Amino acid sequence: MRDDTDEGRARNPTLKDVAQLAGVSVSTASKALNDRGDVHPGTRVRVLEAAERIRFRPNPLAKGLLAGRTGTVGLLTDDLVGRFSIPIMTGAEDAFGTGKMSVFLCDARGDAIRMSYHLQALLDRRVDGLIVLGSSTDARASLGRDIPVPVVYVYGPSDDPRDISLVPDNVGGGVMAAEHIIGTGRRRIAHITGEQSFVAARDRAGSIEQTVEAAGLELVGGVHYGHWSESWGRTCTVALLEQHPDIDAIICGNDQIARGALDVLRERRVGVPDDVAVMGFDNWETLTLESRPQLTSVDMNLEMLGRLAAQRLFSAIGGEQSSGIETLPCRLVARASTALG
Amino acid sequence: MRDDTDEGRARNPTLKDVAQLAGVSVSTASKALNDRGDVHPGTRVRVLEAAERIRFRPNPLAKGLLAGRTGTVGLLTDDLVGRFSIPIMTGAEDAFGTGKMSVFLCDARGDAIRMSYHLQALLDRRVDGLIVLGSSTDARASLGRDIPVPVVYVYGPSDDPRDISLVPDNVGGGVMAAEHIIGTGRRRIAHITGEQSFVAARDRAGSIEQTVEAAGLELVGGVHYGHWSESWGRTCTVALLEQHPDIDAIICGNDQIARGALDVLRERRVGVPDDVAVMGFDNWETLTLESRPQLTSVDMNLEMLGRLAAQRLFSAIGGEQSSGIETLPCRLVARASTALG
DNA sequence: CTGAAAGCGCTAACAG
DNA sequence: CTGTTAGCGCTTTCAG
Repeated sequence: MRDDTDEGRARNPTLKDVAQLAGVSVSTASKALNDRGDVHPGTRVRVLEAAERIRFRPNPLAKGLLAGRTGTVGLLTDDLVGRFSIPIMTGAEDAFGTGKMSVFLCDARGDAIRMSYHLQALLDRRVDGLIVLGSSTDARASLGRDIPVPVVYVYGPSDDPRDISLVPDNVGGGVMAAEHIIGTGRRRIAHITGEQSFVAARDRAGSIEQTVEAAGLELVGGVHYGHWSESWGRTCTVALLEQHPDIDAIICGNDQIARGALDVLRERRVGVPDDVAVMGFDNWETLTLESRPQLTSVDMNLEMLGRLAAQRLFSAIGGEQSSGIETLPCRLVARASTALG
Repeated sequence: MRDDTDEGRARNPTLKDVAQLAGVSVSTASKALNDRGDVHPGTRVRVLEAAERIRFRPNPLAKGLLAGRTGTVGLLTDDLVGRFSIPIMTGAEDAFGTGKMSVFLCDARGDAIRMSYHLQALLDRRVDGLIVLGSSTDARASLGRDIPVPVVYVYGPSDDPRDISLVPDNVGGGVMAAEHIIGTGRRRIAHITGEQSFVAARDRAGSIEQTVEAAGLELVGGVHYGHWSESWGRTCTVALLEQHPDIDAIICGNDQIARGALDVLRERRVGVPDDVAVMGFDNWETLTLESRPQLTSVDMNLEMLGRLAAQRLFSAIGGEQSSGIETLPCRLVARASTALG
């Protein structure tokens, strides 16, 4: 019933088939298809045509077996559900070029056992390299020195400085945020953020505080650590309004907190941005674009981080040596919530 | 500098190495490691120990080359960023069992060209099967009949009934939602939902309307199609309150819309759930758990959908025949927003 | 310029 | 019970 000559199950065409059809040997066919060795132009065309005709596609397994390279990389994430892994993955896939390099996805969900299981499976499969995605910017345990392939750590850096790590510049992001707010003429600035145990929270808070002080101001009530949630944003804003009714800006550690702040302000009939400017962090558009008013936020450029990670990995696979933590700049996205009066 | 005998680069140990160390032939070693053929118990132990000692791990590429099975599957998604792909992926990964089957992840981003590119790359890599994730429950074009491996379509079904598709039961979900609301004694029920062009919107709306009518009631103002956004939820709720101040329940087509509705109700000092009950759809916990009050919602059990997809694919790879669209029940998660007075 | 032969790491007959 | 042989699909010497 098929167009095939024989059995019925459509076997994948092999190089042998191409060679036969072109009337040459397998090795010549191979050379022709790979532009290697000297092959008579006429022969080459015949081979190419034959390959085309039977839709020959080289078997990467055979190739990999021989070359030791598989054209695959492993992507180990600890938290697929979190909003940070996805854009990074997208960026990485992008940089590898559609279909050029295939990506094995593994989610360890914060479980060390599962992680090592996946790691083993990936190494078994002879991936050419690994990208490890952290779920927070806290440093994580290095996979160690005896992984036989290059590893690039993204978002959450490795605790071993000999590894290659790529992280967003939360410190710089904090500076941006503070400068932006100060630039709009605000003087009574508060900062509400998430758990103090997070490096990201401390990085942002620290640089915000410094920048504010450098401008001769002071963070109202110091840094308000708490949780990365809307409800903390609400609770803290309520308290803030009570104790410091004169605040004119709230910089939030993430967009959820900012959303909570906005809600409370609107309910209290405090004008945003006229009375109080509000900004978030992460630029999670589901939140920033749908809030009233739209929310100014700091974007960590995660896609670019992913792209860069892929590039670094690529170079490393190619033999280039490098190490250390590389930091990528954030980008401020200004919206109505911090507009000038 | 290494523990190795020779070169320096740690070559992956091969079966040959194991055989040598154990003082047997490669084939005997193979048999011993795979429990195949009769091998002298003593020999087997020697081989196993040797393998252990040099940390031998069979090369799946070689195995795959021989067996035609690679132990890999491809996951083709059209929208990684959307909230639906992730839980399904997680579920699928789960079902395959950590590390047993490896998953190639490809995001086509709704681009047909990119999709076929990825598809080709996956087939080249000789994946044993494919899972195709839709970004909406709208039917999508089948990949066709001449894909050489089994394909399972998830969330968005294939338009070819001969394919295997798995979708959430949005119709049933609508019934659940309506019955739940009616069960709390509500009589003036409205329904706000997303774009009418979405099958999901029509499925849910249709069954909600039917269920309401079966109870001798009527949807207030018919079905309010619009957008899947908070702002539409707000706009529509404002209008609804104006035209039908006597409504006592709003069933929303997704959680964002519901969130918008809640916000407007709170601002107007309309009590939820006392005056008006509100519920959402999707059970996106970032929204449902952080809203005031917490939001009742219909959960599509996406993780289970993913798990099931993996199982179906597994069976299909194993040779089991099946086809058609299989529908998975939703689950209602009741929270404060629809609690009884 | 072309092809025969060897081999990547592994499994599967088939003799011993 | 064990080893020899062949071969999966491909690349790569190395003679012709």
